[in-house]
Amino acid sequence: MNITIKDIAKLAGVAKSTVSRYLNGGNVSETTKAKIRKVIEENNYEPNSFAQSLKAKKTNFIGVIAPTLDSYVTSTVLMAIDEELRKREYTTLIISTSKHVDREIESLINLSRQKVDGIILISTGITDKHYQTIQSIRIPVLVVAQEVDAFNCIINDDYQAGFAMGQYMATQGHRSIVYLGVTESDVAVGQKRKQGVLDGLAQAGITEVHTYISQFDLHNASEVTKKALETSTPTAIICATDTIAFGAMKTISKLGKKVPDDYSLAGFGGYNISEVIHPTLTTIRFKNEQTGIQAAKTIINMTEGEEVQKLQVSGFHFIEGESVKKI
Amino acid sequence: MNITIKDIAKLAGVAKSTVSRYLNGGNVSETTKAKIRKVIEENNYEPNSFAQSLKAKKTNFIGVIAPTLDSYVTSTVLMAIDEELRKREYTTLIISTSKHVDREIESLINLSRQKVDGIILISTGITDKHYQTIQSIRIPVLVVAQEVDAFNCIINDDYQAGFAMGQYMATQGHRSIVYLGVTESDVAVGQKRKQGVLDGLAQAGITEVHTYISQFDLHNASEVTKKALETSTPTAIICATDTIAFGAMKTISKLGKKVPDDYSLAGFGGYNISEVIHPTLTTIRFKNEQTGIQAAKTIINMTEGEEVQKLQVSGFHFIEGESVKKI
DNA sequence: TCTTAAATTGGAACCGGTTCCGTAAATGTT
DNA sequence: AACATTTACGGAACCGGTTCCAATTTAAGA
Repeated sequence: MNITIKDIAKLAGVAKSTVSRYLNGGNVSETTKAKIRKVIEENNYEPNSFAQSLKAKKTNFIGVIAPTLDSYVTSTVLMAIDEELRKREYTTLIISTSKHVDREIESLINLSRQKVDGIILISTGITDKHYQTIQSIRIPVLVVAQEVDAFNCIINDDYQAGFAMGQYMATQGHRSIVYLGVTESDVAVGQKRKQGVLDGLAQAGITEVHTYISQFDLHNASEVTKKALETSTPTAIICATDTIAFGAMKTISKLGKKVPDDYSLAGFGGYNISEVIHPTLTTIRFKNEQTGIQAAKTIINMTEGEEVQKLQVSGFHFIEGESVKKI
Repeated sequence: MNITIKDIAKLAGVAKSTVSRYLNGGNVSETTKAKIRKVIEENNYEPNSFAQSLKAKKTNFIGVIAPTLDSYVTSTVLMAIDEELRKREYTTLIISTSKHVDREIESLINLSRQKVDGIILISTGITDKHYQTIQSIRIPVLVVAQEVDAFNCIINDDYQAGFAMGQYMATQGHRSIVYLGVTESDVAVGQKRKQGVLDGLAQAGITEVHTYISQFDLHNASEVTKKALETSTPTAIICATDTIAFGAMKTISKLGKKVPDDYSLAGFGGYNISEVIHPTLTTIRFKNEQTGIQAAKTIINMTEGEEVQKLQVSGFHFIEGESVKKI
């Protein structure tokens, strides 16, 4: 079958403990080193990391649970996490749940069996079940993108970002606004971001905002926009994500209207595609790379039993495009 | 420390072999089953899967090496792979190489140490080094997106897709064409797709095509387009990917020109954003989901020692947008 | 009721590494 | 040259499971 340390030892004429010592930099004489090296190379020997982890009590695996892979935000964060973990000699185990909440639970348990050293959970909402599972697996878990009292979290500053956007719209002279949000079960985006927008607008005296709920995908956003524009007559539409804004844009152009002449439009996300579409989208870009790097550093600290800040907040940039008209 | 099967056995007053049998559905009496179940639940016991794999010789892990996570194509394929593997009780281990070729080699070796049952390599080019490494690790490897004689592969029908696009442009009356391609080290996209386009055009008698090389990112594509339009005066631009097409579009609009009035434009990819931009992009969408599902099925068959088709080809759809004018 | 087969269980070996411990050899110290 | 240190290396135990085997119990059949 596969070649093991025992085989190497036999072929090199030494004990397997000596081979192990050779591999891990213990005391081995130059002559035996040479012998062992030769045999290992000739046989393409690679130590079985399961056997290693079994004894080591440390796998150097970090599990990352993500709701989906095909979103700009998630993949950016994921890449940053992976990059940073690799630097520190950890292996990233990425699990996608395809937005099935029960798979998050399942994945937490699975990862705990793999004995990962820690888990980063990129979340869209923490339920009681999450809470219980995380408690029971006794592995450090870091929650990203949602704030939960009980756990360590890294979040975007959704409230402030929303506030900035609300304020901006107000200073541009808009008074009649539609907000296309998402489900409130997503506390960060569905509640905080929205509340920020509303408060930003309220500060400028704008309290009548019509809000609608959309899914995260383009298609549904497009439909919701259609319904929204049947019942409301805004001068500006603020969308909870860029994708929703794209959906809105699609509907607007289907109706024969124009952005920003007929409707001003803004989103959140800052996908690089936003600068290609015409007009370029006014949006807010969160510092996703920073979030990823921070998440990696934090989970490592947690596995090492160090104290970490309970709540870390990532910043954002305001990106002024051409999709909002001053009136 | 962590709770083990030995602890459970002791607490339940049985031998650990009995607990193991309980867990794996062997012969255990109802009364002892009850005892064991109780202890396991009380202690949140989860078997250590390293120890399991150590004996089992089978980890039910499939490694997937991807060049990046933030591309539409990759993430779509990845999600499909993950979905299909999960159905068959495998765990997907995703490694991103951030386009560093040497990390592909490194990851192959790493995954072989993790004793994954098989590896899916989403490739942008296979070098001698790849070849040697894959040979040496003695684990089934399936190459996706590039064709290599020595290994099993699943590829897009890049040549035919290119051909279809070339033909289409010709039937739309275009005679002066610019092709924005990518490096030839990417055989599939850089060579096959391009050759398809050229042949498709050639069949209609169009042989004078100016080609340029771009990177895969928007920014560079935009710059290359600028240079291209300084030296060529095409009526149509065919781009090797949608992202490159977006870059071209950006430059075109910066020059004060319009698509498709001044330049017709087409790409390959079929990202769902393509239908939002205005005008909608004429493009070709490969069946990425099918590729992913097929990849998952194939790698499992390979790990089970079954014969698989050496080369599998995924199809595509032609998507006619508004970005090409008939002249 | 006695025999035979089936079900249940514990003990030990094994998977492929790491590490502790003790011995032997090499080196250093007076 | 005698003794104290290092250095090199083999043997055995251990990590946490699974599985084979033999022993014991229980159930079934005659």
